[in-house]
Amino acid sequence: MILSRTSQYAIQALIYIATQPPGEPVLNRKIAAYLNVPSAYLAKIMQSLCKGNLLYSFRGRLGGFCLREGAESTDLMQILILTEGQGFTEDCLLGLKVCSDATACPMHAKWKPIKQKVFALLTEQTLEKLATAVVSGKYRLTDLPHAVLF
Amino acid sequence: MILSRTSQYAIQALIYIATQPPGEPVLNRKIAAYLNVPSAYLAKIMQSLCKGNLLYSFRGRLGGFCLREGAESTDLMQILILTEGQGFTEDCLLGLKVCSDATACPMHAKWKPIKQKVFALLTEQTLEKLATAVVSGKYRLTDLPHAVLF
DNA sequence: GTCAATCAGGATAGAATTATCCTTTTCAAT
DNA sequence: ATTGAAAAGGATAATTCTATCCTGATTGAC
Repeated sequence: MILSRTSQYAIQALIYIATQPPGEPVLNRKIAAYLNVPSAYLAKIMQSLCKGNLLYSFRGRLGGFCLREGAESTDLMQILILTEGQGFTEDCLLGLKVCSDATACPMHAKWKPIKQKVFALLTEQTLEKLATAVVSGKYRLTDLPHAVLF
Repeated sequence: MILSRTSQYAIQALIYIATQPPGEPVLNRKIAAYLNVPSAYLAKIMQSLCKGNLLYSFRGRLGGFCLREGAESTDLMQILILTEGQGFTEDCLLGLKVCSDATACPMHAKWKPIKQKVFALLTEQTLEKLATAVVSGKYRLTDLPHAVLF
């Protein structure tokens, strides 16, 4: 309803990495398998997250991806600016190219406060918080529970 | 950010019709010109709105589209169910196929109340209300103001 | 009945998004 | 050095969404 698949994959992957021991590179193929998303496609997304300075990547043996220092405090809004592009915050619900307080669509006045709440939530939720929620076991990142490892 | 172009066109067109004198069929080509959207594409959307029982269509000379009786009280949610398909209300923010109170993504708990606010707004806004807002001159349906007719 | 204007609907095209494939580069272990 | 495993990145394919085109059916005016 709101986010592109690309954004969803990006967020899922980042949260997953945030749940893993920091400093140990996580393989793209592991992430894709865990999240059950196409790994070649995810690889492209990972690249752009590297370019967006959220991740480090390491090639070769012992390669993989790690969060950059401080990236645990990245909020969803920052991620979405990378994946959806700048200015996704300015979209008019009804699709007008310009829709501001000065010249507005008929939904503008009532939509604006709700949109602000949405953005506030996206800004408040960080990878750290979300990863903690997942690690606690109360929430999950994937559709199916994973096999327990012995 | 939220709605497909198809949904935006549909809502715009319906509001526009609701601003016109009832009973007088409105031409697809007039609507498209007014809204500045592709008329052949809009025609397809109009067809589906007819099938969804929101509009009557009339062929031939004096043809066009009219709101069905009572359709002024249609709310945006009803329109979106036609254009986005049933079940667009159930989408998980992070893209999980199932995400409910029982088994939830880490955004679920905080997202749910906001989503409910969004839906409440969409349900509260009817074509009638939106058309009135446009007719008042305070809000507009299109990017550019239209030439005043003498 | 003829004509012009309109919607209905099928076929097709274009664009954007999502997904796959393959080659190159990098790196650590040996 | 060689090898194997990994990301980088370019090319391409598949799918979905948006848009266009064309033919046929319907209707009112004449």
